[in-house]
Amino acid sequence: MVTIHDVARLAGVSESTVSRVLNGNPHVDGATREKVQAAVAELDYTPRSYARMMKGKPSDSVALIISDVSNPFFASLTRGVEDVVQREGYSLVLGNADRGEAKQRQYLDRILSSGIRGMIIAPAQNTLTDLKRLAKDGVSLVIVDWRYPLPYADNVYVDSVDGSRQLANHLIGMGHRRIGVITGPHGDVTAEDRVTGYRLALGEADLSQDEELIRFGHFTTDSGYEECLHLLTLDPRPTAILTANNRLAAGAHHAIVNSGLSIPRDISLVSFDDVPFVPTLASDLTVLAQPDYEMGKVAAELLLERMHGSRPGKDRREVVLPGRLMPRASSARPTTAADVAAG
Amino acid sequence: MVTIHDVARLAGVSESTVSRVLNGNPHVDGATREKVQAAVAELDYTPRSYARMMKGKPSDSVALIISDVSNPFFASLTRGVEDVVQREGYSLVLGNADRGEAKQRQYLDRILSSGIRGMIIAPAQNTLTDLKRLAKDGVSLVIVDWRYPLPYADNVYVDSVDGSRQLANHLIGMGHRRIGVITGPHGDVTAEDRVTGYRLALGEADLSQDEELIRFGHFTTDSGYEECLHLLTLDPRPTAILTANNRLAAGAHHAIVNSGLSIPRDISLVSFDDVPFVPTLASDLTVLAQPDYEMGKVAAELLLERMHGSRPGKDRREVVLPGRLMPRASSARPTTAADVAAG
DNA sequence: CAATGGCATGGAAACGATTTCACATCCGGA
DNA sequence: TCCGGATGTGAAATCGTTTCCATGCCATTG
Repeated sequence: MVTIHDVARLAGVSESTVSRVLNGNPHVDGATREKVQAAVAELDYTPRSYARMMKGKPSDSVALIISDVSNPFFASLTRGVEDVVQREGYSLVLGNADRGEAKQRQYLDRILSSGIRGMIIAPAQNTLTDLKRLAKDGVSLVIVDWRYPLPYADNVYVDSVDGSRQLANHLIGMGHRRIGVITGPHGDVTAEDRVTGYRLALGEADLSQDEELIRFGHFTTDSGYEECLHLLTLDPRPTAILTANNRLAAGAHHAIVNSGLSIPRDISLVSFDDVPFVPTLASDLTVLAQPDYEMGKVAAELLLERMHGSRPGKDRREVVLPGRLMPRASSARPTTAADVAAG
Repeated sequence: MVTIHDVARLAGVSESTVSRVLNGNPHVDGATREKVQAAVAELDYTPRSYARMMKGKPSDSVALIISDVSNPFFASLTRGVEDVVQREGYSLVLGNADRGEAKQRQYLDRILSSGIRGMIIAPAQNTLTDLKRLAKDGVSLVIVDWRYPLPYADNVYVDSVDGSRQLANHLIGMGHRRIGVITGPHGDVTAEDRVTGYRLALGEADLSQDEELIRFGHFTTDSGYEECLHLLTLDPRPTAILTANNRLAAGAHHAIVNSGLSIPRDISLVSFDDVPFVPTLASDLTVLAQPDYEMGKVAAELLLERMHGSRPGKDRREVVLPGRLMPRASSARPTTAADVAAG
């Protein structure tokens, strides 16, 4: 491998001078500069970034830790991040933590040891101390996907309260009065927020709030299936179901179909996340689409701002992006007694 | 930041000894080892990986260069790669090169300067010399997505010839005799291979090969639209169209619908790639699905094998994965004169 | 008991770049 | 003419870690 030494020898100057040329130091004679540049080109020399880091130059990578790139939401977010950071000359280190704390900790350790100075993360639960540690070591942080009030970090997320309110309003507007909700675990900010929006919509429409219609589970397909089965046994059965993410929607869809019911004739189904986890659902499901690419883009911009120190560390930014309701075939007016009589 | 020096001081030993403990060198007394480990834990010390690289230790990152993560095919491939490399203790550096040579070269330069020893790449056109340069510098290479006969690199791809043969056979089996093809540019291996499979299927069925049914364009939605419009003007019009990738399919779909024709009644549409570029298409399009995750997994395994030197550099591996035909609603028996009379 | 060898450990060099410091030269102004 | 400052350059120190080499000790052996 060719080093700065080889370049210096070929150009007939010292290593210091080569370094100066490479770093745009003005105290170099024009002729010397050209000799050095010629030698660099000749030898196809690129400085090793890890050697520069030894002298305190910051890393040229930033990290992105998400739960799963193969989830189209995160794939698009990733692309948004990458477009911005690559434009500014950074490389992107990607980690899929699957919302697991242990796996996430592995990544964080590796980030620390690799000298990376900035990270965007969709964090797992209970990782406050891990994140604090990073922040203490001077790593710039932007948290995405959730509302996550960490004082050292910026935060970009979609308004879950407003989003589920939109979804619920959509159903209420169609005439639904008995709407089931399936969400994530108790204590999960997102899971709770999405219920809050639902309650808000119900309150605004002066509808009664029946607690048995609200099911807390886990953001998984299996959980969506089970909780939905439970909702379907209620009497009277809800005429619509709102799921708090795409996996829950996939499970719920499965449960509804398995129960011999038809969407949207017997029951309407709407969900957060515009994600084709079940291909058959993709084109039909009424969803609240999240601005995925945009979220990555904004997060990356905030991150670089922080890393370049153009904003005091205490100035915490919180960007709340709006979701967009995409009404599709899975939601319709509820079938009323009159309809049944007519049908 | 805490360094090995701090650990040494706290443990009351030399830096050499700390290093030995960290690297599992057996020539360390049990008691000393424990003292060191205690100090490491106490100070929460992690060695800087860039400092170790200075002494010739290999990088703990590998690179993955693809055209676009937000393409679900690549997203899933990425996940496959990441799962394998992370399990083996590596980090993944991701680059989206958009099939652009310039952007790709940027990434390759950065890889070189960062000391990364292994890369998986879905290369842009005309990048042979760039890749050779990497190989010359000792970077292990695995090429994915294409058949790409670079002597220094392993290669994992889906059998395009067989895949398009399957698609064409599917149509022929349904009774289609006049099948249009829209593919990528002349000279593109994949574009050509996908036509080859089509020709093969036609030949095997003793069908005449009409050259005007074969359209070379660019792997873009716009190109799919234009070329499809052209095919629709032919007389007699083809009863089915085979597109060589998902973007072409999206364009062709648009063209067909815009022309007032209906799928599959007036014309069947089948395509390579199981990718919902147009959501409405996702659940209906007959496709040849590529084993995306698997491809990433296999590529990563080959890469690590190479990097760990468990296989001589001259032993080039080529893995050809089979595609899977997914018959769906967009393909059907052609409407015959009899049908028209009946209808 | 002296020589030998293995073992635990520390000191110092080395990796490839940047940066500080020192030195020489040159210029303009007093 | 002499001095101060700017300018161009090289030598040397430095970053954090690994590794080679040297050293001292203890146990074994003849």
